[in-house]
Amino acid sequence: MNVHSMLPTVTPHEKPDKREAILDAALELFAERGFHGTAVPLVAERAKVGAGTIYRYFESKEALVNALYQREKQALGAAIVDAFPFDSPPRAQFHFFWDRISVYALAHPTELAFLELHHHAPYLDATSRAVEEAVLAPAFVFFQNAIEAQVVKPLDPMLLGALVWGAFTGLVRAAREGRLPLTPESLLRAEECCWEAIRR
Amino acid sequence: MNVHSMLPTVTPHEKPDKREAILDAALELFAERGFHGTAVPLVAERAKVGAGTIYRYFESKEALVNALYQREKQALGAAIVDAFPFDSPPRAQFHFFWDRISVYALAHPTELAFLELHHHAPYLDATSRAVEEAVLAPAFVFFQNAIEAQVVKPLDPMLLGALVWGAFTGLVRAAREGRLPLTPESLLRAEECCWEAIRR
DNA sequence: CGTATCGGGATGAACGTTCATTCCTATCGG
DNA sequence: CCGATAGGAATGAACGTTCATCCCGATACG
Repeated sequence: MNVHSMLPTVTPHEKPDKREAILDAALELFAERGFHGTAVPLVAERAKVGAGTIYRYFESKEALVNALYQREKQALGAAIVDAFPFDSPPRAQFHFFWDRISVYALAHPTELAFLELHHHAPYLDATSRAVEEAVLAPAFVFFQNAIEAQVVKPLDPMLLGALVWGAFTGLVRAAREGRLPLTPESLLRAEECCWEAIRR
Repeated sequence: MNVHSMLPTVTPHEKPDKREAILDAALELFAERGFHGTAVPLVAERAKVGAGTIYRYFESKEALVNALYQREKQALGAAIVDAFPFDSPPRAQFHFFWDRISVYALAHPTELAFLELHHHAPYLDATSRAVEEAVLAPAFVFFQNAIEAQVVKPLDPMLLGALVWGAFTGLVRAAREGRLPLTPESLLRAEECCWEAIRR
């Protein structure tokens, strides 16, 4: 065996994975019409693959939505945590967090809509739940620290998290419904509101 | 025609309306499994009526979910607006509002879950959207007044509304997932947070 | 170097199931 | 008795899933 025989041959261009194409198609459709409202052959059509091809990559429709949920939740988590300023004071950390989810919301509205719509759905499996928990954990730690530093109200971190995330989500939803524009300015104003909601 | 002929006859006790039974059954199932995830015969079984009976009261599954949405949205709106202290200062009005939705959330968790899950769904018709708008309007007026009275930040009333409603919704959702208890105390703390978020 | 053979990914028509809806029969109050 | 109402088996469409077949690049062979 020489080195060349072990490397894949050139594979000139065909590698943009069908698996990814299926996930991308499923993302749009599930975000728009929900899990039960989306027919598998429709996903295949949008992904430009045969209906049967989906079952070469995913065991079932449920396995597909779980794989997608995990991909998107992890991407969101990574977008938030990457380069997190662990040593900055809480207010700066909060700004960092808010800025990151704002950028994410503006760049990936469909992904956010999908995650929101499928949050805690009964067809999500244990792995999806575990990913959910793992992404949630850093926020919990942040609130804990901020409370100990006495800059944030001494309330259940879960309550604080639910308020802030709920408020952000409400904003994004209203924007999606065309009730208000989602601009960097309005997001900054909303950040001030949320900080004043939780600060001591 | 005399007066008696115009009044309904005695109807001794059997009036627990099948229509209501169907709506009640649909409420639980739609809240739990969503619109597309709920089979009509299952609704019939839960309501203890024949499958065909549903179609004596509702033109279609879509008509059923719309009738239910309108019933629940209007009940929520009525619960909030009834006896609203129009002449009180904004802070008292906000407290009244928060108290009412808190009581509603504690007494009608399934109804709230249904409304949240079906919010802005594509199968909701023009009437449902109109009801949605009508229930939203008073909140809009409240924020407008509170801004003019200079006790609330001069931001888009829609943004303020989205933040507060989103925060409340986040709380209720977290409670439903068992992440935190939904007690009168925690709801009061959350109210303070939300007021500080929007107050000038 | 050209041709035959191979193998695994991709396919979409077809399958059995389940769905929303219909319709005919049974029931019941008047 | 009769008209209206309720019931649930029947129905056709649409669903998720399967599988016999196709396709195409790689390899073996003459």
